[in-house]
Amino acid sequence: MPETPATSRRATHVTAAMVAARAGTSVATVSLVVNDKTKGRVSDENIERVRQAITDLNYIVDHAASSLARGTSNIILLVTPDVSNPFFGRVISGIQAEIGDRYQLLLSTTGEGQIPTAASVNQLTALRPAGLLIDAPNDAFLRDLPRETAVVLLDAPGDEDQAATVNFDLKSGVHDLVEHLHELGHRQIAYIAGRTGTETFLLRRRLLEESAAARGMVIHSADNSDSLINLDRAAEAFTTSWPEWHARGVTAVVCATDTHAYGALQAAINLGLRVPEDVAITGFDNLPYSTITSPPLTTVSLPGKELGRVSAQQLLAQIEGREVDLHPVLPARLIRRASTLGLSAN
Amino acid sequence: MPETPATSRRATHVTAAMVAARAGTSVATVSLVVNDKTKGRVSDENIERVRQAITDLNYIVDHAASSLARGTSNIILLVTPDVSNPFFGRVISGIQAEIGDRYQLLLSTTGEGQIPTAASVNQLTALRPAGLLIDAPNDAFLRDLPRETAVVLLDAPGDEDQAATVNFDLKSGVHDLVEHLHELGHRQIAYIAGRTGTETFLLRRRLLEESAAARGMVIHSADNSDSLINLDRAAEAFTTSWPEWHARGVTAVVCATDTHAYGALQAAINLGLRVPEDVAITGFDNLPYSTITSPPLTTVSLPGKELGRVSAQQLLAQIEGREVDLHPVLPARLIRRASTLGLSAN
DNA sequence: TTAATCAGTACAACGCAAGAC
DNA sequence: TGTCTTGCGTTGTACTGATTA
Repeated sequence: MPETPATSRRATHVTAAMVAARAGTSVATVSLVVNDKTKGRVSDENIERVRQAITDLNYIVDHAASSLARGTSNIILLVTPDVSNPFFGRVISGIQAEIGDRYQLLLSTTGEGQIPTAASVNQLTALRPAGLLIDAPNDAFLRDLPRETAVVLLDAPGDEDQAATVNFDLKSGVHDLVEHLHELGHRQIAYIAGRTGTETFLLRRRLLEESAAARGMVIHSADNSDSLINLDRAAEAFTTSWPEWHARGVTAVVCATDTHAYGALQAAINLGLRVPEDVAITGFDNLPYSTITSPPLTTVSLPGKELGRVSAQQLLAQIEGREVDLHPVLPARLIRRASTLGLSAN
Repeated sequence: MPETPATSRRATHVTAAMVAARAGTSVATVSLVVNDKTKGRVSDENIERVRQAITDLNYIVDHAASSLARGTSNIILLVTPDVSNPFFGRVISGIQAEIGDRYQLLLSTTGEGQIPTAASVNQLTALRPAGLLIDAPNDAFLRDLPRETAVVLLDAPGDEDQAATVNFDLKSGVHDLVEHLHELGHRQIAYIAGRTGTETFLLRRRLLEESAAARGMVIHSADNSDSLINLDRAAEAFTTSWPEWHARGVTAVVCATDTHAYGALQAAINLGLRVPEDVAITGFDNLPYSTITSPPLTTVSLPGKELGRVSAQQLLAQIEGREVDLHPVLPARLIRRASTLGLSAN
C-alpha cells in the first residue's frame, strides 16, 4: 500500500493522486469528476467525496499534464501586429468577454514592424493552442498556418478562402466616406497608412481609389513605408508630403486609422493649417479619443470589441464543432464630425 | 531496430523520437541539443546531425511535455485590470520587447470591474508560469498570490513588502502638479478616479491631499465608485459632480488617468465651460492623445513602456536567480499644457 | 592506480486522460 | 461503477564505457 506521495519533492502542488487518496478513490475517478464525465461511471456519493477533497486540498488540474494527455491545450492565441494601438485593447476585451475562463488568452505580437516568420509561427504551434485568432495578417503569415488548428482571421479581407474570417464592411464605409468628401467639394484626396502589406490597409486604399474614381476624384498616397500604427510617424508623413499634396490641390487627407489621423491632425496644426478649412482629415476606427480632438474627427467607425467577440464565437464554434456562418461581416459606419464638416462647398 | 514511429495516430506532429531516429541518436541526445546542454555530453558531429534532422523535420519542442517534465513553463503571465486602456498597450509593448521569444506572454484580465478571486488566481497557477507580472493589484489579490512563483508588482505602491515592485515616483509627480496648480491660483481641487481599491489610485489621491494641505488647498472627490478606466464614466462623474464642486469654488479637476481627463474635458465642454478659464483639468499617463485634445492636456507623465520593460527585466532576474534592485522607481514628470495654462492667477 | 572528463543511452518521472477491463 | 494501465513527449538522473591526466 503506497502512502500518499505528498511530500515527494516540494511540499507544494496538489495532484490528483492526493485528492484520490483523500477521497478514497482512484486517480481515474478524480479525473472523471473534474471533467464532468461521471455519467454512469461514478456514484453520487463518490462524486461528492471527490468534490469535497478537491475543495479541501484546493486542487487544480495541471495545465501541462492535461494538455499533454489530451493533445491540445485550452489556450487561445491572439496574434496581433501591434498591441499598443488602443483598437486592439477593444478587440482583446471582446475576446475575453466571450471566451470566459474556459480558455486562456495568450498574446503574441509579431513585434514592431516585423513580418512574422515561419519560425515564429511554429513557436506558437508548440503550445498546441485550442485555436488561433489572427488579426490583420499578411500573406506570408497565412501561408505558414498550421492547418490542424482552429483558426479565425480578423479584419483580413480577401482571405475568405483561407480560413474563417470576421471582416468589416469596409466597402460601404469607404463609399460613405468618399461620398461625404465629394459632397463637401473635395476632389483631390491623400491617403496615409502604415504597415505596407497588411491586407486591410491596402484594401482601404483600393476601395478609396475605386470609390473616388467613380466620382472623378483622385487619390494621392503618402510615400511612407511605415510598419507601425503610430501617431508620430503619421505626423512625419503628413509634414513631408503636404507641400506636394498642396501643390496638387489636395484638400482632404484620409488616414488608415484614427491614430494616423491624430498624427496628421497634429502635423497640420503645427504647419499652421486650419482643419477642415485648409485640409479635412478623417480616420478609421472611431476610437473614443476622436470625440475630443480639436476638431473632433470624422471617421469610419469599426466596432473593435464586436470584432473580438464575434471572432471568439467563431473560434469556439470551430473548436466545438458547431456550424456557423464562416464569414460574418460587421458594419462600418461613417461618423461625421468637425474635421470634415464646416468646409464650405466650393 | 524500431522503425520511425511516424504515422502512429496523426501523420502530423514531429517528436523528439523522430528526430533521434533520423539523426541516429537517442532521444536524450536530442533533448540535450535543443536545450544547449551539449557541453561534454554530445560530440560536435552528433550536434550537427541532430540540428540537421531538426531542420529537416521542422521539429519544435512540445510545450506541454516540456513544461510537465520541468515542472515549470515558459509562460509569463500579465494580470491587468483593464487592457482596453491604451496605457496597458504601452506596458505590453515594453514587456514583449524585453522577454523576446524565450518566454511567451499570457494575458489575464480580471474583467471589467471584477475583483479577482482566489479561484481565478488558482486558474493561473495551473499554468505553472515562469513568472507573474501583476499590474495595479488590490490587496485581496495579493493575499492569494502563490509564493513559489516569481512575481513582480507593477504600479503597486505600498506593496513593497509583498514582492518585487516597479513603481512610479508619484510623490514627486503629484508634488509638481499641486505646485503648478497652486501657482496658477487654484485652491479648491476636485479628484476623479475609478477603480476604488486600486492602491495606486488611492495613493494618487492621498498624495494629492497631503500636497494640497501643505499649501492650504482642499481636495474634493467625485462620488463615483467606478471600477473602470473609462472615458464615458468619467464624463458622467464630472457632469454629476460639477454643480456641487462649482458651488464650493472648485477651479481645477485632477483626474487619475488621462482617459478620465478626456472624459472630464468632454463633459466640461458639453456643459459650456471653458478650459482652463472656468476649470483646469489634468491627468496622469501622458498618452499620445493628450497633445491633440482641445485644449492639450496637462498631465503627469508615467512611462508605461518603461514600466513594462523594467518589470520584465526584474522578473527575468528573479527567474534566473540574478540579483537586482528589488524596488526600482521610474520618474513621473509633470507635463504642462494648455488645459491648465492660460488661466490668469487670481 | 585513481580520478576526472567526455560521449552517449536507458529509464523513471512529470500529472493527467481515456480505453480496456 | 469504478480501477488498471498505458501513453502523451520531455527532461534529468544514473549509468556505461572509454580516454586522458
